[in-house]
Amino acid sequence: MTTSKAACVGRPRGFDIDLALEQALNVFWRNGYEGTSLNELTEAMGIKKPSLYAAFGNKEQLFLKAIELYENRPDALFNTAFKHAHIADVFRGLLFGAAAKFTDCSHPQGCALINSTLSCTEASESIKQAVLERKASNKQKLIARLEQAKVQGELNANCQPEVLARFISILLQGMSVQASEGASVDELQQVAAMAAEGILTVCVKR
Amino acid sequence: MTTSKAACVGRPRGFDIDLALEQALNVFWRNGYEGTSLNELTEAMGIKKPSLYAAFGNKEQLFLKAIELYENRPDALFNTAFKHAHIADVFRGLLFGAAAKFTDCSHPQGCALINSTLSCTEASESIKQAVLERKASNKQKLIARLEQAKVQGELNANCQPEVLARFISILLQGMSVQASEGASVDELQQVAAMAAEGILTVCVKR
DNA sequence: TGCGTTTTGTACCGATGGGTATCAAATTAT
DNA sequence: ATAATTTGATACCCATCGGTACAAAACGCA
Repeated sequence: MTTSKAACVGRPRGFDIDLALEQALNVFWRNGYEGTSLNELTEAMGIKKPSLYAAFGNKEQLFLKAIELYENRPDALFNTAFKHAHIADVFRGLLFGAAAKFTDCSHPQGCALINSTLSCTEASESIKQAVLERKASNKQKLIARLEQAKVQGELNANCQPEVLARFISILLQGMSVQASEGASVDELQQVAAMAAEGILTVCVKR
Repeated sequence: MTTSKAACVGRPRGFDIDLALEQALNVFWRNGYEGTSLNELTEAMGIKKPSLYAAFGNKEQLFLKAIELYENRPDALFNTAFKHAHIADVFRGLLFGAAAKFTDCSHPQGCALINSTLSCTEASESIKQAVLERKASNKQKLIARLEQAKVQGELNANCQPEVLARFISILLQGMSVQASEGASVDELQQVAAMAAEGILTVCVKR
């Protein structure tokens, strides 16, 4: 009912629903939630409005499903960076991974999650809240990873995981904005290197 | 003709044009350029649409004038931070100044310049470019100040002013986004302190 | 008192926004 | 073959968008 269950009776759907969702993600990624119109969506997805509404509900639900698709990708930044054993590699994975992914020209620039919230006015408050919750969840995972590293003695005693996680979140947000404004890989890599050096110098035992 | 020259003949204007511009700035600051409608503007400014168009031209020119007002304020972040003699104080002025100003509850949260670009789609490309030019100009000033500090021997020899300026710009952008999403002064101050410590440790001779 | 000039309020314009009613086309089940 | 069911395309709904035409109102000047 709510998901993309196949219906075995009646006229078969004339388009690939997963592919259409991916196209929708790309448009939202590029223009944000409010900056994307239904006409842009239907054109990119190759379907007409009634088909979109029948398959995804409405613009809001379509966006939430697109974000879910984005976040559950196996190569998502947080999914890959957390696999490293040493916290230093987690830092580098996040910062250099962001520099690389945010400027990957095979899809829109920057982070879809970060960019889409920025163009939300009061009119789409529920969308903003939903995305903020996802971002908060990601930050919580980062805090947990940092606390684990502290218990294992990889971080200095005076290092506060919450503050460090906030610092990194701010860096990633800034990098995402820069990328969507046209920054190059090299430019972001240089910043990532400087940030990594600073973090490792100040927070990590050696 | 183009500016707010007083006309001595005819019906006098029934509102304060500078005050109205300031109200417009506040609305753009809170909602971004595209997120702000003419109805919101006229309501906040206390005037009707024809008065707005007669006094400011159109929405685009009104926005540009509001941004100009914002940037020329004597207490603007870059204007105040650059007055310090030592580069370490410039860093602290920028970072802690951002933490304070971006969360000052006497006006909308975050940086008006940064926030307003984020909600620009292709429809308002000219606005986006105009704001990006201003941001680039600010970054250039920062680079110049860093190069001066390097000449004066305040910065390490291996420190690249361009990269450092980009790093700081990214931090400020991230802090602005966080502030407009509800971060507190304390949270931003903690991040500012950590960033300042990192920068001073890595880049500044002592 | 008129006259030219400028501002103001009302009421409107075409374009676009998200969303839907309707019915024909396409498929499975009986 | 035909009924049931689902998708598809066209054409439309109302609200809002940025922007404006028009005439009444308010002033300086004569």
